[in-house]
Amino acid sequence: MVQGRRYWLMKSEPRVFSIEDLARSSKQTTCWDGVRNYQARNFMREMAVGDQVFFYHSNAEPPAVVGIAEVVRTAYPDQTQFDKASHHYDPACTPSAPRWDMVDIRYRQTFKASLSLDRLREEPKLKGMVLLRKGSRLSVQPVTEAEWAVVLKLAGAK
DNA sequence: GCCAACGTTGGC
DNA sequence: GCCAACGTTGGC
Repeated sequence: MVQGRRYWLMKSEPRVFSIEDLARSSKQTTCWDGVRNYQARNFMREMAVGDQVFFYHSNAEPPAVVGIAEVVRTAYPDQTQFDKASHHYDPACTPSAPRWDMVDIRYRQTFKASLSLDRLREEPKLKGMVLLRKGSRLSVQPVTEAEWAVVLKLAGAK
């Protein structure tokens, strides 16, 4: 593990944007727009280039961690907050007073076998994961280094 | 499609 | 500053 690097998990509905979509994106990179939760936004503001991200498919069958991405650009204003045509438009925001940020992430790998939520729950070492906490809905969340290592091992990935 | 859990809004 | 009403998330 690289010193100082941090670990995260980001949720996406695969019918909206899947890890396959990320892998097919230009430069295999996307901006993570649409986050409208302060806690999730604040976590994105803590992200540094090189931080590693578990890509999670929510509202999926089954919901699962499906691969890894990497932060390639730190937080900057999410343009969709100013866009009246956008589903994520926020009338309280102006370019001089933005409220919502996004980061850019780049595709790294898709696990050969994705790790379902059920499978993760079976692992005692992952008991404390934010993802597994009752009622947890955070779409951007921290992962500890220990949790990262356990999940990687379960996925048979590096 | 249901609904529990959670966050936000706005009246008071 | 409380809290009811409402909206959203996301597993099931």
